[in-house]
Amino acid sequence: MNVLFMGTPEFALPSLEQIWKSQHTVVAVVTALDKPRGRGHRVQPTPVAASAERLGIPVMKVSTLKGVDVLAQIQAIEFDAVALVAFGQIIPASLLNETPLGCINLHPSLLPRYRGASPIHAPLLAGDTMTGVTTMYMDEGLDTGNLILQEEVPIPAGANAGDLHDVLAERGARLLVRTLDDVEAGRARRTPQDEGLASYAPKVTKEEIDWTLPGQEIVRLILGLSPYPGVHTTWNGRRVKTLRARHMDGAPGLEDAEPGTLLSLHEDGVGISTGNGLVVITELQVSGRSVVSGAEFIRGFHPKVGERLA
RNA sequence: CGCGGGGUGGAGCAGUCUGGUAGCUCGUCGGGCUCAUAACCCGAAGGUUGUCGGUUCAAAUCCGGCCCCCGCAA
Repeated sequence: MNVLFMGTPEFALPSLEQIWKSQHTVVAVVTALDKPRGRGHRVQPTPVAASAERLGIPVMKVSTLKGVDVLAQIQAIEFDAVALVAFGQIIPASLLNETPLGCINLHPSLLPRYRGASPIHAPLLAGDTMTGVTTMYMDEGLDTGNLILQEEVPIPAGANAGDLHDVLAERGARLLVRTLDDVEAGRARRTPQDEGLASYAPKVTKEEIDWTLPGQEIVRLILGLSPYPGVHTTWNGRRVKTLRARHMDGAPGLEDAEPGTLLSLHEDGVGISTGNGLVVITELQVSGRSVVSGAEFIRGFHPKVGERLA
């Protein structure tokens, strides 16, 4: 069937490409306006716009869907359904109601858990071991529509938000194509969400590490917010982004060490004392340099036991 | 013109301010030690120091152009 695709960031790319490769036809793509972004504030197309242009799909760039003219343009296109992935815009009721087979959204969580802005980060911050992807018919609420398909995805040990983002984008893309198949065939379910189980994942922000917190918590923070929006600390006056870490219960000298002290060098990284336990940083990036493994950091930057992080 | 850091043998870094025979921790290859090892010891290979040009007796190092990468910010 003819699908109108809406999306903006990289998360939407696998979905766009999978639908494009499927039996369905992507008749047009709606995405955000080119904006000054990135280093130097140069104007750049969104990832979805760039990909659509590569695939030869007509692209409509909009700042909002509210305008009458924009809606008119969209409605001039012939499509049976809307597939929306990470679009970041409110969909007007008229579009919801007038799309023949409905507006379908892919959301990377096990709805009704983690509605909202940060469904990928939330389970990592919470220390969950399972998450998933969900497709639903959009309604006028925020991720409140009737569920169509849902698939659980176990969170691999040590995965950070970047890893999970990529996995969910791929798994979600496949689920979305299956959903479109079902919708076209008229066999898609409409399962209302259980409001009693609903929770929201608010937008996440960059954090500085508080080393007096328990190690487990610090590890969850690091994995949950890396690589974006990022978790930072300071070492030798240099800003350091911590990308991966693991926790250890006990270590020699841990009791008398001030939180934030570099206590030990390991094969895979540097051990830092915390308010409770040891955190081994296994992947990091000194500002301005490239991402390095813990082992590379030790070899190249020569950290010394006893140094302090703040 | 948003601010800033960086491009040095396969990896990660030092050396640049104060020009003068390319260094460190690893990796790789060969040899030795060991019951054994990712441990230890000895040795070797591997670099037009991103690129183009300038200054100089001499440039990784000083000056200018270009390409690429990254942190912040958006």
